Amino acid sequence: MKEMVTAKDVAKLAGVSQSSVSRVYFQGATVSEKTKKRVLEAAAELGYRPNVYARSLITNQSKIIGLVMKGVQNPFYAHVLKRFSSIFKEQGYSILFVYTNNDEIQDEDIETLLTYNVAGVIVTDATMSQEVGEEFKKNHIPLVFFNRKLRTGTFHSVCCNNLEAGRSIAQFLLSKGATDLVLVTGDEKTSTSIERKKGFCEVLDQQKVAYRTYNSDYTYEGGYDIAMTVLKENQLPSAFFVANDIMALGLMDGLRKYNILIPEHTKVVGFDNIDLASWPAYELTTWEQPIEEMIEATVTYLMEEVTSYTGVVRTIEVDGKLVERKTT
Amino acid sequence: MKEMVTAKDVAKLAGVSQSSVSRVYFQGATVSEKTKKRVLEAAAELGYRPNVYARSLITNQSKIIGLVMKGVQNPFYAHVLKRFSSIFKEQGYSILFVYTNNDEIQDEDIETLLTYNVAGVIVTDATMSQEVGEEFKKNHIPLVFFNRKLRTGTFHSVCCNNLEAGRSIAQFLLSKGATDLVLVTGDEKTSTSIERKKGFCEVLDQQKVAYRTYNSDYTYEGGYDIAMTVLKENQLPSAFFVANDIMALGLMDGLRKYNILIPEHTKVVGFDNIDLASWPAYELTTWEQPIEEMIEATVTYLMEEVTSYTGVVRTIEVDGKLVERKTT
DNA sequence: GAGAAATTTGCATACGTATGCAAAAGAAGG
DNA sequence: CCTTCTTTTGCATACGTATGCAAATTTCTC
Repeated sequence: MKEMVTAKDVAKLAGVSQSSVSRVYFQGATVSEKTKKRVLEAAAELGYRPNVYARSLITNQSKIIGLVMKGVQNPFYAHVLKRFSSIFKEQGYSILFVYTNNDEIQDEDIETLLTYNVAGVIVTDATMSQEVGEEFKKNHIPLVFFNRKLRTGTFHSVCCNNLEAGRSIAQFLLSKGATDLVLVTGDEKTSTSIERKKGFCEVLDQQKVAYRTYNSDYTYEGGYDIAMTVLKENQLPSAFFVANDIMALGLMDGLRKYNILIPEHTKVVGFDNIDLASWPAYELTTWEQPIEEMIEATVTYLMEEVTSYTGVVRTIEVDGKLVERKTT
Repeated sequence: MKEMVTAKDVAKLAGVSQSSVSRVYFQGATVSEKTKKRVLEAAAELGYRPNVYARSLITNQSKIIGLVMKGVQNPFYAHVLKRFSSIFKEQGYSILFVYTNNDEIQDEDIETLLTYNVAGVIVTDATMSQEVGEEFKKNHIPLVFFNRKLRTGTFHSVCCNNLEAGRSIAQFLLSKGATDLVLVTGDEKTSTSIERKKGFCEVLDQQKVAYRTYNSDYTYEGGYDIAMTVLKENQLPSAFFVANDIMALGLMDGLRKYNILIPEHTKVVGFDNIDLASWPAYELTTWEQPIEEMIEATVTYLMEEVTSYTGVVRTIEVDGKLVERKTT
């Protein structure tokens, strides 16, 4: 069947010991130039490739980063996936992609990650029970929540300053003369929605401006449905703040179906600044998450912890900015 | 550091041999109910998890499927990724996600796949040199091209009947009265674009209808640019056939910028039927790829070959259908 | 060129699991 | 209860690599 070329075979051909072959391929080991050359030649001739499984068995380490993601269909996360894949590839790591369709990561998925003894884990749009998270700590596997924060603050997290963003957006809409607002959250349980809401409501409460809240699911259809609900209640607000762009687009399309003009009749602000938001059909005013910065911060932290684990945890919040287009 | 619980530990606690523990976790092995129960209890108590690396080292197999993808940002592929992830998870396989930004898979990526000794590989929107492909054959690793076909036909491939689709679309546009057409291909080198073009042109040539061809890159921006190019040439055709939806949307937005009405002034047909195509802002007439069928065919073949490798290769083409909306 | 120091190498073993084989235990039959 | 057949178990070994240690080789110093 599969003829496996081992280090021993290479050693024989090169006239050295198996250890020497191993040392050629093991970063940090010491070999003379001469044997290195001989080994590489022999390896090339035989088509040798070190066996990661044997290696991992010994070192108890892997060159795999686990990436847990739910909303792959959201362009925001698709972009994130692409970037992480590129960057980790450069660093010599592969991506174990774990799709989860629940908000909370399933035990099954955790099992997978632990089984493969991943070097590190990035969780994007999902959460995790404290208990399960401990499993990673116990195994010294660094974990980053990207664009999510756990209430407990016991895990590293990189996101944009959602609280401040919520405030800014509220202030912005008020400055545009909004007097009656609607907030559409993505999933009331996610930290991002909670904080955006908190900042947003804080300002409105302070200014004694009326607002209503609707909860949805971060999808286009969800946004569309909210539009229907709001219209049914016959109370078009002067502005909407929608917790992500995809929902905002759905909402806009829902409103437009009933010939509501944006921004004339009501205004809409989204969140993420996905490519779609800038398309002429929408020209959505939205909050731009400093995505590259967030990615960089994530990679930096993860690589540091992979190299030498400390378990020290921080919450990194980077500032975003409002991108004003034609829906406000 | 990491306290690793091994089968030996479990064996000791359960009062059996390590072999018995192994047999409990190895599918197909034979153990009595009594010892199985004892082992599982002991394992639960210690938090035992079989070591995949040791296992793979022995069996020379892995439970990993390599998924090579380029256009993650295209909703079509994002959906494909999601589906494959779900399905393979059910089957007990994990996904090694390999992002490639070149049309042809890089050696580096192949190395990764071979290194992890993946059970199977799915390549979506990329191609591969014959030579590199041989590497997989040599190692008995089944490989499927999803939505792509290699010229040589030496690999398994699942795609929709692009030739027939091209013909149908041409006929459809002619039936709508088109007399001067523009075809926008995605990447002239990809099999999908080639076949769609072939079918399309075949019909037009036969009917002696004029058409022009432009080549782009399967992106929104690419489609937009083509619109600009066409407009600059001052020859608006009576209809466009664009090789995928994302480009079609870009093209539409480009045309609309110059106040061209669709379908009044010109018509547009896309390809893929991504969710976006049905949004009110576009209502794009497009060709629906039978994506679920394609996915199922891919999984079925791959699993069969994973179970018992034959190396037999086929090209599976499933029929799609035109979804008529408001751009024609 | 001899001796010391530094570098490189090979040997032997360990990592945690799967599996062929033989021994042990259990089941069946009289 | 004994014999025969079947099932289950344990023993021992192999998978391919990394690594501590000692031996071998090279480099350096005077």
